[in-house]
Amino acid sequence: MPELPEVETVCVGLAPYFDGVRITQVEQRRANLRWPFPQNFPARLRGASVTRLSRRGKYILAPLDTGETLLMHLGMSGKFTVAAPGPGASGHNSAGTGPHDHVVFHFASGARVTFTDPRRFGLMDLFDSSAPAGHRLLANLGPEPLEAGFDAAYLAQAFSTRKMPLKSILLDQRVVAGLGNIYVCEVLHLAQLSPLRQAQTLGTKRQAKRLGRLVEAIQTVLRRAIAAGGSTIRDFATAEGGQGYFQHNFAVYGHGGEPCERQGCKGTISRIVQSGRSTFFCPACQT
DNA sequence: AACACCCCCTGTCGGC
DNA sequence: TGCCGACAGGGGGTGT
Repeated sequence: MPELPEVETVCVGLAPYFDGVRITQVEQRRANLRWPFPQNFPARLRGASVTRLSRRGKYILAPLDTGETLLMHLGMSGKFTVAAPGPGASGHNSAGTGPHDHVVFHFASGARVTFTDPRRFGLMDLFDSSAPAGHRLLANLGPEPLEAGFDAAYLAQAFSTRKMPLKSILLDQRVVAGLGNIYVCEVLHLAQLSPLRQAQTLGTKRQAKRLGRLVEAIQTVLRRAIAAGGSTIRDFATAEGGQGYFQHNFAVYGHGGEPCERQGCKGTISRIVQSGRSTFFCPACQT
């Protein structure tokens, strides 16, 4: 499920358990997730401390004091669960024993963090922190949508020659990092733009206003979702990491056949398929 | 360069 | 109840 807001929530939730705490042991239960784990994965983590957990697009980065950085991606179904030490559950619960619990990090604090991923589209890798280009999977990522530099002028340039539909181009992580299927649908609805519209039809000076609206919609949708995720963080140690992702209120995603909730709009939400993935939108108010 | 497909894998849900 | 296909939030790789 994880798109930028969920990954951000997970990252913020995990930081207290990772940052500055020594990793005492890593259990790696299988040889691969999406790709093979790096050679000697547990040994390269054992004894290391994470400097500061961070996020880039949908990736979680854990720079270590060994000179390497741990790169993690949740794929479609990846989750982290924390078993914190304490009077109650310390070391005596069932965390880390499920069939899809692939990695368990043990910390000097006594906390354990388990990575669970039934579909195994997630990944973990290690790379040299001093490598100029970083990891190859990070090298071509587009700008962070909530940081400076992501604006109408940038999108105008990125869209100018592209015939792809808006839905597809916004899913392209090289154009902007972190949007996924759900939030692109939500963004386009808020911006009143059709997912079918060709990107280049917005990539002109004349369309600057629409592009501004799109940038604003992206930032609004992401900020709202992060705020909603943040409210579940206090349960992070006891609940499934990211439990409640689907409790967000989506205006269009998963609402095919229902009336459009935009004030004054009498349209009905449609579900179509674009590049093999569901798109939900209102044909009446999104043009 | 810019697409359209295909694949990876498991779980869940709706229809018959 | 059981079976089967469709579908699920990601993204890399290949072929046109």
